[in-house]
Amino acid sequence: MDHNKLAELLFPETTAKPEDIEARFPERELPEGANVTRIGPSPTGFVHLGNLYNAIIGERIAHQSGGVFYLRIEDTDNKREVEGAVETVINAMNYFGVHFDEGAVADGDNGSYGPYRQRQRKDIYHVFAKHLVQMGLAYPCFMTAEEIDALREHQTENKENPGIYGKYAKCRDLTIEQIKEKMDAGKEWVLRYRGTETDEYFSIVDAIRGKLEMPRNNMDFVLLKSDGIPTYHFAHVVDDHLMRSTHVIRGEEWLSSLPMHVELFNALGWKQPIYCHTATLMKLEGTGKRKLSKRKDPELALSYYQKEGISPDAIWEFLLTVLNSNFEEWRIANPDADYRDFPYSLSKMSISGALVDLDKLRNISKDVIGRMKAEDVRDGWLKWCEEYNDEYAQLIKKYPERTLAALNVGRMAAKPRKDIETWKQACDFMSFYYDETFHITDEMPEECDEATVKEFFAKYLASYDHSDDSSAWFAKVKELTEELGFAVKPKDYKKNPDQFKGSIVHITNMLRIALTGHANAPDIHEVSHVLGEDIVRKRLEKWA
RNA sequence: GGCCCGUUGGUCAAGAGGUUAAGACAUCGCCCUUUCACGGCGGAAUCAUGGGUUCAAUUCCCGUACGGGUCACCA
Repeated sequence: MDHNKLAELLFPETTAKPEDIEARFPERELPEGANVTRIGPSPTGFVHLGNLYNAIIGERIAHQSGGVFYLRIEDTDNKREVEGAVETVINAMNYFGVHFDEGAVADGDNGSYGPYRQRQRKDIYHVFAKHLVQMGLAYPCFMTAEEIDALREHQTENKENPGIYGKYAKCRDLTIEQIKEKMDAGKEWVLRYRGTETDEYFSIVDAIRGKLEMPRNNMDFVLLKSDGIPTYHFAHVVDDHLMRSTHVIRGEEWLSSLPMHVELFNALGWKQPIYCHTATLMKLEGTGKRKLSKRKDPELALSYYQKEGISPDAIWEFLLTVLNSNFEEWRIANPDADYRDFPYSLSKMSISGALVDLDKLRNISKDVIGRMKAEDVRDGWLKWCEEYNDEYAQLIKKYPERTLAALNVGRMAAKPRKDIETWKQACDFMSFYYDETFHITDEMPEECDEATVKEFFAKYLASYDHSDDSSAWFAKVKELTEELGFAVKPKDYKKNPDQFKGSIVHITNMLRIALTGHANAPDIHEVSHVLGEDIVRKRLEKWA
């Protein structure tokens, strides 16, 4: 068999040589130790947490080392492509604070290692495909889907490994005449790699998992599909070589195809990137864990976190905690540092499936928002509301100063309050600060009968001086408490419940409910000052 | 089924051949306190299993169980 002749027959249009292509994609000029990473989502329109998880790892190890982080669109499966999906990916990543140095942009490319959409790189793949044919390492296969199905069935019945390999690769030894004949007859073909029948093992070091032992590839896997577009396996090897990726970060579901990739890198004489296979994101269900599923688990979609109003910073901190268990300790030691200053390390990654723990996320989110300046909270919340809650967007814009003051309640303290978990929940929490959304949800304490309520508010308003400071104000409350026959010290009431109508707890709760609608709310004095005298009086008068 | 990967409290996990087996979330109790939140203190709770190696194994080796992944002209 004359491999060169076959190569010409298969790829008559391909004239470029591997070295021509290599010249187009020179080694990157980067400082020593700089890493080049990428994410390669397929444009299905669904961006999930795992995409972000891997993106964060890539972004960190690239940017921490002064390297390059790029976006490559893996659109080799035209059946799955969804209109506008590239923009969806870019927008989602941007929203969550992941930015690319180069790669696909909405309407084209940014960078000199493109094109960054695999389907536009067809010619490039063909050069290397042709080269493999010339080396005798690839051949056209004319087997139909039906034939392959039948073969697989036969193999399964006989307890053999399914697939095209060795004696089952019936197109392996076709003569050039036979190939030409089939092509002339218009038969479709795919290009297969000529696998070696072997039971050897090889070992490889994964940056996350350490040393792995795997059987060498013996499959005649597909390099080019019948439309001339490469499979993931071939595209990955060619692209990550040419785009000079130093690290390939991807989910562990790729582990079992690693032998194919290693085989290809070797066949083409290229240096392998460092592989980093990440753990699958899991979810707790019933008594066990299972993989997050797109159909059953809304929290898999990145858009879920967007809709819930989890701040991007919180998602980062959450994923960083999952990714590197020492992040939490670092955060405690450096409460005010930017999370980007955390020294992220691949070797500290967990290799078992991490659970997505929404409780933990909420806790982190609370913390993150608690650390933010009131201005930033307002801005972040407003930005979210503009997309998801118009009513509050309007209110924030209508009352910017009051909103700011409200967000500052308890924020300046040494141990700041952590009232806000998510932007969505902020709308509930903040509702009492605006008359438009204020409503009473809790009942007055039962210790306070109607007459007591009336008397209290009448007297409270009569002596109310908006300029009182916190202690002057509270002194008046205590006075009133006593006057109404309530215990000033809750403990006294607890000890002798018969001697009092109730305690100051009930009195202040009454106030709190009238003022905020809830028995649970931040400090009354502070809230009163955020609301302003007019609103305070108006809300209290209706009880007097 | 073949192959691959994994298994420390409810969850995320640190850890090393000899430890009282860190820490965080959640949970429970107490304290602080005009409610709540914050904060503080404390409790309960973990090395899947059987063999081997060893003076000593949760840690190293082998098997088993369980979980996951993968066996496409999908990525």
